Amino acid sequence: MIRNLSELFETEEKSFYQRVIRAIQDIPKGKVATYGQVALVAGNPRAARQVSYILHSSTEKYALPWHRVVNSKGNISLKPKKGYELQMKLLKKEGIVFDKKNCIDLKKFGLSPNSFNIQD
DNA sequence: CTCGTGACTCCCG
DNA sequence: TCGGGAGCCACGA
Repeated sequence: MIRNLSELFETEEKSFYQRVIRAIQDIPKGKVATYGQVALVAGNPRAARQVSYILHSSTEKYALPWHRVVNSKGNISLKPKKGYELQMKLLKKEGIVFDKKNCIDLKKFGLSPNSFNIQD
C-alpha cells in the first residue's frame, strides 16, 4: 500500500504507465478514484486520458480494479452495453451508492485527498 | 520521428 | 443545468 507521493516516486517503477498500474491497484475497496486523481498520483496531472488508455490495455494483465475508476463527476464513463452496467454492478457490490442521476458521491466514496497525500 | 487513439477535464455560452 | 470545443499526453505502429 502506497502511503504517500514520495513513496510512490521512490518505487522501482519508472514509467508513467507502471505508476498508474500501482496507483490503481492501491485504490481501496469500497472507494473510487477519478481518472484525474490516478493521473495525479502517477505524476502527470494532465494525463487523465492516458489513464483510460492504460486501463483498456492492462486491466486483465494486472487484474486491476478498473471499476473503481470513474470520471470527475462521479459518473461511469463507459457507455451502456460496453461495460457500464458491469461496472455499476461491481461497484454496488462493494457498497458504492448511486444517486438518481447514477452519480457517485465523491465526497463520500471518492478517495479523500489524503489517501495518497503526504500528510498522513 | 510522426500520427492515431481515447473509459478525461476544463471552460464558456 | 447542459452540450460543444479545445487542450493534453503516453504508448504503440
